[in-house]
Amino acid sequence: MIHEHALTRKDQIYHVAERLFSERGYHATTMREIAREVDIEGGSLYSHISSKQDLLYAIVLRGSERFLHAARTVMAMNISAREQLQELMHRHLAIIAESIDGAVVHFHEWRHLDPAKRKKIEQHRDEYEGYIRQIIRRGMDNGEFAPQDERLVGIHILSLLNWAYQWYKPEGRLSADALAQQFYEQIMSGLDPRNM
Amino acid sequence: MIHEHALTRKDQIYHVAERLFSERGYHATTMREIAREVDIEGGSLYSHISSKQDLLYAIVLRGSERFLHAARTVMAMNISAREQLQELMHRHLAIIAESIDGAVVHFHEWRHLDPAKRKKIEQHRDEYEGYIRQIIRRGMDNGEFAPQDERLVGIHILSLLNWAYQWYKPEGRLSADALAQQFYEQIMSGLDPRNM
DNA sequence: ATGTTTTCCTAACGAGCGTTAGTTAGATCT
DNA sequence: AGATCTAACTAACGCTCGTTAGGAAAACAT
Repeated sequence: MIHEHALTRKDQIYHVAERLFSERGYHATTMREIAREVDIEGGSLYSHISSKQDLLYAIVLRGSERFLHAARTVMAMNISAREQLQELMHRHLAIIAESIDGAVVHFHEWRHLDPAKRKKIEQHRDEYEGYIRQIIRRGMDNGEFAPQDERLVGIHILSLLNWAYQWYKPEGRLSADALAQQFYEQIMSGLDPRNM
Repeated sequence: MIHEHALTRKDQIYHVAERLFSERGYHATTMREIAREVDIEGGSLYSHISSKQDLLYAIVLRGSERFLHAARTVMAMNISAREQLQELMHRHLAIIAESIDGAVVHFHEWRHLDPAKRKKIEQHRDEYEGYIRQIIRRGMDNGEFAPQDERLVGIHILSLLNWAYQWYKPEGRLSADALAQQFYEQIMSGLDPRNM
């Protein structure tokens, strides 16, 4: 039984693994390093987890579940395409900002999953990208967005959102919300001074 | 002496390493795997190279040199800020498209460099980003671009360009040049239908 | 043809890897 | 109290890693 203090050993382990995988990468992190930061011996990890690979999978999976949950929530909202886009951009960056280590592992280390697990993650990513394209398509169809190559606009927005894990620092000048708003406005208005 | 066939052993090795580092990542690639694809034994690699780490460094460094060379060339051109931006976007994506494996290693695996080498690469990256910001600033100052947060616009453009290594396939629908042009136009005009 | 240099091989080094087996100390349950 | 369960430890397994030493063979130079 767990009482006062919040985290189980298992949670501690996942937490430390997330940080180390993020800092050094999956293959450069050893089980003994993870163990040392939880203050137990390497072998003792296996009383709580089943393998290093499952550790990675759990972390990457949690990421895609968060993104998918956000997207499904936004898709269910009865609002304009512009508002959906804005809402999704905010939530996307919020997820990254809330757990920057998780985001790094999610975007950077999924390549090192076994084929089956990797495929699952790729499906999640495809589903997510599909939602973004739906929003763009609807907005173009009803005149909220200028007609353009829908696929490329989708890639454009995803590039903007996903790349954030490479540079975003929670202690930085901008909150995730302010950043999302700025990006949204840039996406909408562009650089041309005539669009003001 | 090398005669008819183009590549030295050394070049072959760098070439194979680039592909394997790109596909599997630095730490998941073994020297023996590289050797097998060049059809020699693992230890024989060391007649041509000095270490695995130097192999990585050479590949990552070649990337940043290409980007820097492109940027310096563009900065030396006597053209408008808009044309500079357009030019640089084209060249940036051309570099990625011309060697997608090199780009993947450059953007993905530089984290696994020893601190000193890593620092060098980070300096190159910072210099490159500085050039982009210079272009944006000049364009905003002389009215070619709408005044906005210059730093965020820089990140926006770099996100767009850099993320390409994650998805761009040379055999795909779009040439790197066509892609660059589309991205440039999206950056300039935005999604708002009033900007047409 | 002889000497020299380059390229490659075999074998092995020491280290570290993920993981498992067997066991023990302590907490929990009855 | 005794029985059960859990979390940890120690030790080791089998394997692979990057790298090196020493020598053979091939290519080249004179």
